[in-house]
Amino acid sequence: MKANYLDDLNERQREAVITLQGPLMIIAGAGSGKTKVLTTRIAHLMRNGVDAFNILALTFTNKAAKEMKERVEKILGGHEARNLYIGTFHSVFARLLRSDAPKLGYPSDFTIYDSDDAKSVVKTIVNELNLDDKHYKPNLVYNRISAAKNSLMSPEAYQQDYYIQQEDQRASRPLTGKIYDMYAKRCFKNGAMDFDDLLYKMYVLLKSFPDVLAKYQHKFKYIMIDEYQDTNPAQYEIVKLLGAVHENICVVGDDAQSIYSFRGATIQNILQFEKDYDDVKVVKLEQNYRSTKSILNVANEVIAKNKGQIEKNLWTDNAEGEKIKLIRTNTDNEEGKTVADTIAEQKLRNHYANRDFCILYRTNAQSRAFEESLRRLAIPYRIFGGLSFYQRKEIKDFIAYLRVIMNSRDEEAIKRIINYPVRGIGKTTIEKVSIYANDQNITFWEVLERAKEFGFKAGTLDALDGFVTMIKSFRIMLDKHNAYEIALQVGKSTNIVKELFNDKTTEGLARYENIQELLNSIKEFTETPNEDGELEDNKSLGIYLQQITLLTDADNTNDENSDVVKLMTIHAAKGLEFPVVFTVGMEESLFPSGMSINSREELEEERRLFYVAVTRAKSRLFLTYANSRYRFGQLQQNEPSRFLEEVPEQFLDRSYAGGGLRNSGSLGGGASWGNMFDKRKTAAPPQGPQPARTAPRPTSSAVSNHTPSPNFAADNPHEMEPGMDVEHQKFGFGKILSMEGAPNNRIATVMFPKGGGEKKIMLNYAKLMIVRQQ
DNA sequence: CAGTTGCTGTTTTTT
DNA sequence: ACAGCAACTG
Repeated sequence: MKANYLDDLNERQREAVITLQGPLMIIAGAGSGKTKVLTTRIAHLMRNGVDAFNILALTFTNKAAKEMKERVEKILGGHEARNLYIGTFHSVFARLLRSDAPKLGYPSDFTIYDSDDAKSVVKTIVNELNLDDKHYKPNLVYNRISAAKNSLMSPEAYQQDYYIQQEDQRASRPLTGKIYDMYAKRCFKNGAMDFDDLLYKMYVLLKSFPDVLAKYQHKFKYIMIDEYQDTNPAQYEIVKLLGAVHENICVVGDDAQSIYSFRGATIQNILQFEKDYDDVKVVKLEQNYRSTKSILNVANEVIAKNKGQIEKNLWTDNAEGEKIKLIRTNTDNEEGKTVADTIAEQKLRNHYANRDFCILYRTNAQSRAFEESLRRLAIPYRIFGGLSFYQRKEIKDFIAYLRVIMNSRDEEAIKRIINYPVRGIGKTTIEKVSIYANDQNITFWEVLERAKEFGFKAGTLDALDGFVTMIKSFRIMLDKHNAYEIALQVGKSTNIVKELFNDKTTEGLARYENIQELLNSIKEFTETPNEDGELEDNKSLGIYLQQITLLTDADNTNDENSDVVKLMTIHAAKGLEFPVVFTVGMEESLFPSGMSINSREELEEERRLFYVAVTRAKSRLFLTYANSRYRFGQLQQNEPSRFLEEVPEQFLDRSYAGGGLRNSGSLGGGASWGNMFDKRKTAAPPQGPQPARTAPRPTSSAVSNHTPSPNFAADNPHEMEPGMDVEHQKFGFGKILSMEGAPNNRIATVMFPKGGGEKKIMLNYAKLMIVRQQ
């Protein structure tokens, strides 16, 4: 261990680190060295004789957990650090629940449902209750259920709560409580917990089994919570229970950066912390090491507009820096172009690398314009967020097999794969199985196993039997084979891998590669010894499944060092920093979001979001907005964001590529804006006037619709051969590339240059006319 | 059954 | 615009 680790800290930081006993709240302003304090504090605890086994550190993201782990290891050496419990709330609780789940009636190999699985269960139930899913939108209903669990409200309590019932009544969804109840029972029956259950059931476990509670209270003598401002009531209560004996609870957070209330986080947890415990010590980290004075000034001015904050005064010794640059453009496309141009220019002028830039937006949909422009200038970029690897269909399908092997009660997983690849088990059959399962109160799987008793037709019965036999054959492997071996076998005997391999479309290729990547990652998992050095025992399929469900794309930090411009939502940027930040789309109804301008609380959260965006920047910050942009396919005119008006004039530089606060002239105020880029040579050929999206464009149907030749008449499928030029009524002219299928059901692969590329055409149905023989 | 067409609902998102 | 889906049809 480094001997002088305390010397690297400022006075406040040191005070936080050496306060080891009793409740401690660290208010850590943006860029004030929060992670450093947390990790050093852990090291200091151990230095002072605390056993690593007795320390629990909880974070929100895997990424934060990983970073913390690595940094502690750096101070202590990996040897001592490996017994620490550092992880996300969800992963730590999943791990604890694994051993005690049977106490609650769950298998210890319970499945973890991600939100897609959970919504799908909700949907099933809404259908079973014959409710209209226009009213009972699975998404909304699931959010209600999720919120209930995050406030530790049982289905019974939910249905009895007058206020809640009123709300559901008003939303004309009075049966939400009923759905919650059925949902909970269904998950239980399926042997599955959703993300919220990992918290909720943990709480129930601690509450119902005093011996379990005592065990963990004794074990976790020191507890640390990161991002405390984003905790929800469930997390709050669990922490309170776990820490009740020793009260060595250290929470770290910044109320100014609380941006997850839409997911049940309550800022009250941090605002109230002092009242929750006696003798709370509060340490404020107010020195910012990240940003220039200019940037910090803006951040402070903006956040000061919020009410009810913990008082603090963030300051820095850093240089004054440049003013914040405000850029107005006419359209969203032009915004993209201007930002890309500015990046190119800044790279030249200030010798930045690509990785020094980050483009932050409020919504994922905004990324498009920036992608296009960056690509045009050949600037490499990467978008963070969006669909995670594990949410891709082919990945979920494959994993569904593994889930079923592990837990046959997992109905959601069975339904995903029972007819994938196609094995002749259609919608009707699945519905019947569901009904039988509900009627007899047995699991979906049991109905499949005992299909004979339910009088399916012979063909269907064969198909069901085949499926059951196959799954069982995989299950036998569990004893002697690790996750990778089983996964390989699944890929082989289901033909999934082969099928995707033979699919030569672009999507097919991507899917094939994704499956390969999945298999590789499983292999990697089985080959990496875990922290305790165990290899065999811990490399089971069960462990693997629990891990990956809690993993997300945001955790893929492997190419963190690659030299690319980063694009992400402001939410995703929390905790990160970049030399140059563009906060784009600074417009009313976009940012602040139109959904969040109806209450003070919501607006304040948007403002905190803006604060987070501003404080990501180290040396240069650009704010951009467009007079008009396409949203939902509609051209929309937006006023500049009210947040721009909250930035005092003296901190702004409007000269940069134009910029004026108001939409003065309708078309950008003449020659003053955007011109500096037009005069410069860019890597791309000059675009000329931006191809206005307002200009009449050919409608999409006109592009893809081909007008058939007057003499069009379908030719006999049997006469078609590869190499022929053909005409299709809709796709236009094309060339037959190959031919497959049974003689009486021939399928041609045809390349239509103007009709969307390669298509598979079933000749019995779609009609082709031969234009020219080979 | 599978491919096509038409309709809907579109913040933020970790786990 | 666009994706994800339910209903339709060859």
